[in-house]
Amino acid sequence: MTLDNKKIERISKALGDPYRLKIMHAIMKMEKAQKGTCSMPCSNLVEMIDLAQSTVSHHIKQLVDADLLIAEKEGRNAKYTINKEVFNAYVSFLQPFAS
Amino acid sequence: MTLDNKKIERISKALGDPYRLKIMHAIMKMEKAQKGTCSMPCSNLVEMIDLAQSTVSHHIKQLVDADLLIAEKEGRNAKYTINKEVFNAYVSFLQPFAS
DNA sequence: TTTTTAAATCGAAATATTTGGATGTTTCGA
DNA sequence: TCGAAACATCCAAATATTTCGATTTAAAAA
Repeated sequence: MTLDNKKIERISKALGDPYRLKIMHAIMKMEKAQKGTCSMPCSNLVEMIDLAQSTVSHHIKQLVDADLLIAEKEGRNAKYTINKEVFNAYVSFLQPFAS
Repeated sequence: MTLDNKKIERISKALGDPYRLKIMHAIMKMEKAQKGTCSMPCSNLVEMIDLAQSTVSHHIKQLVDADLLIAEKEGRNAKYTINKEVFNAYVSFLQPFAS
């Protein structure tokens, strides 16, 4: 999987905010803890993050738009999982700069 | 080398702009072509990028502030080199999300 | 059915970033 | 020494992002 420039830009921008990094970390830790597929409802994140619900929703949207998170609906909850494939591709993009 | 959250944020933000990505790419290619230490004067970048000189300077400043580029003065030219160590640390930060 | 809950969307204000012109600083060359 | 060249810095305008309250949508619960 190769990411075009626009995608790289979006991903980088999405990771360039403290709240969005916090969200990603929370979901990642959750996934590591309970191995296998895992659900992270928005409400948990809102509780954790001390921003208005609409603001958290907006941040999540940017992470989803960047394909860093995969969103699914589960009843009236939202479920987010980390898109490892995209992270892998992003790391591959960065690799040439690191070596 | 470990990067704190603020640094991760800065780096991500610095990479979240098309012109700055272009600058990084140009310098990276330059370094790969002529192996060993290499110089990339600002004037080349200005020519390449079709933005005002002050704007290019501003973009470079952000890359330097994020420690993605190391700046040195060489006479009246500026010389920029990629900070591989920081890229490596950034990749290390991302790794847990990719696997 | 009506109410409640979870989350997305809208609209507007506050804040931050991007951009270029003008100017300043340093260095090289004439 | 003087002028030009290479960058950096300052300022203000244009643009984008962040934030929240209010509203909307959809699903579960009463």
